[in-house]
Amino acid sequence: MAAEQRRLQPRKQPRQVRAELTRQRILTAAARVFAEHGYAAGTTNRIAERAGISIGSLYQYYPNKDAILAELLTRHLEADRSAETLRHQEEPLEDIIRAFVRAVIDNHHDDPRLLRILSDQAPRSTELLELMAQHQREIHTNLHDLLNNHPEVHVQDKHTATHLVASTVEYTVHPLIATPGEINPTHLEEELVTMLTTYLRTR
Amino acid sequence: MAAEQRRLQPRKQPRQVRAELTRQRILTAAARVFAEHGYAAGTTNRIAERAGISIGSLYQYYPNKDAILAELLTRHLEADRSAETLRHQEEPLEDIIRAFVRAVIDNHHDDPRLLRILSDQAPRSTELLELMAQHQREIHTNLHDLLNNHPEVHVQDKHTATHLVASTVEYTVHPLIATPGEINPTHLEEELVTMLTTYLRTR
DNA sequence: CACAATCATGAGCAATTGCTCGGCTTGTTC
DNA sequence: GAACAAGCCGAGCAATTGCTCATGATTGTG
Repeated sequence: MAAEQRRLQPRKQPRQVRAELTRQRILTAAARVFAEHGYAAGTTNRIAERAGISIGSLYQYYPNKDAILAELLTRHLEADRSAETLRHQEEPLEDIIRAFVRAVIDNHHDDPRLLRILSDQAPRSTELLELMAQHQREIHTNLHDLLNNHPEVHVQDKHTATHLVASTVEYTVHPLIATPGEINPTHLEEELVTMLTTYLRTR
Repeated sequence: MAAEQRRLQPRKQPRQVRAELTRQRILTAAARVFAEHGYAAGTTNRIAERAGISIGSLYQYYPNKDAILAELLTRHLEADRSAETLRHQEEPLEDIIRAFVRAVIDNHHDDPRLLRILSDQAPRSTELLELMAQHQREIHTNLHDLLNNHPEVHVQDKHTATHLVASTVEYTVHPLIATPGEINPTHLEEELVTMLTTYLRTR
């Protein structure tokens, strides 16, 4: 149904510069508010207030609260180039892993709190789940291919290894970057690369 | 202040068997409801309904919603004995790591969804944060001691390694167990132990 | 069996939330 | 500069939520 498909889509296309600017202000305000208060406590009124616009204007561009989160998530997933880094199977294993780790770190560096909210507190709508599942599937597929084809890789259980490597990078980067000052991102990258590369080489 | 200290504590001590039973029903119902709907959407009325009691009865035992979550978290942390396993520094490294990994897996096996809610969506109250911080500090201290003293350990950056190992176990176990059927817990344990042990031995 | 302590009930209050709608302001077009 | 469109406003509605409190039912005790 058309109504169903448009549940998360923008209400109207901006035609003036002013409007595009307002859209952007809503998005950045939402990102901050969600990061600070979480999804449930990040009220639409607060987002509007933070964006310096009225609540009415907000609903001119987003049909509901979920739609704002959906656009935030979409943009984030689109900006993530980590899956591509896994395709260069002719390079040394360490370089590939490093590129992968670095891509994930970079991608989460803007606002790790927001990212955790996106993945943990996002409403369980079919659309959002499918979007995230597809993204994860791409990473898993590429990683699995890499493990199967790269000459340096010798782990036995490729299936478990794929899951382990993927979630190790994904889930250790979040909390470690989230605690500021505690952990140096460069050190983290170094140790992660060492750990994963060594692991994948073991017979 | 007494009022402040009692914010999360049970409203009254049960004196009859019936009451203790009601308390238990509330807790298990809350665990399920929170796991299903998340913290914010896990309403107290829903919890009461699921427990098969009235909303009034619920508030006889818990002064507010946070208190229920607090007790759930406390029980979970108290059941977690993973920190102790890190103390046996005279045993082979692999055995120690395996015991640690297994303890975490066991502890999260009941309901991994709930655990993520506890750690991610818990209200940012000072009490709860302090409780979790203390638990994490204990693990980090023990792990750091192990890395410093165990003869098999040769990683350079002990600080980063401590954080990396701790959060690798903590955060990869959650999502991997949460996807039922996808990953075999025994395989996960095997690969995790291999990866971490090999990593810690590298010069 | 009386009578008090304990336990259970659930209608409904106060506060909060997502969101609408009618009217206003700013920009565009001819 | 008139007439229309695009964008903006914010009071307030409907729904939901955490939680209270006056009342009634159960249980233990002498």
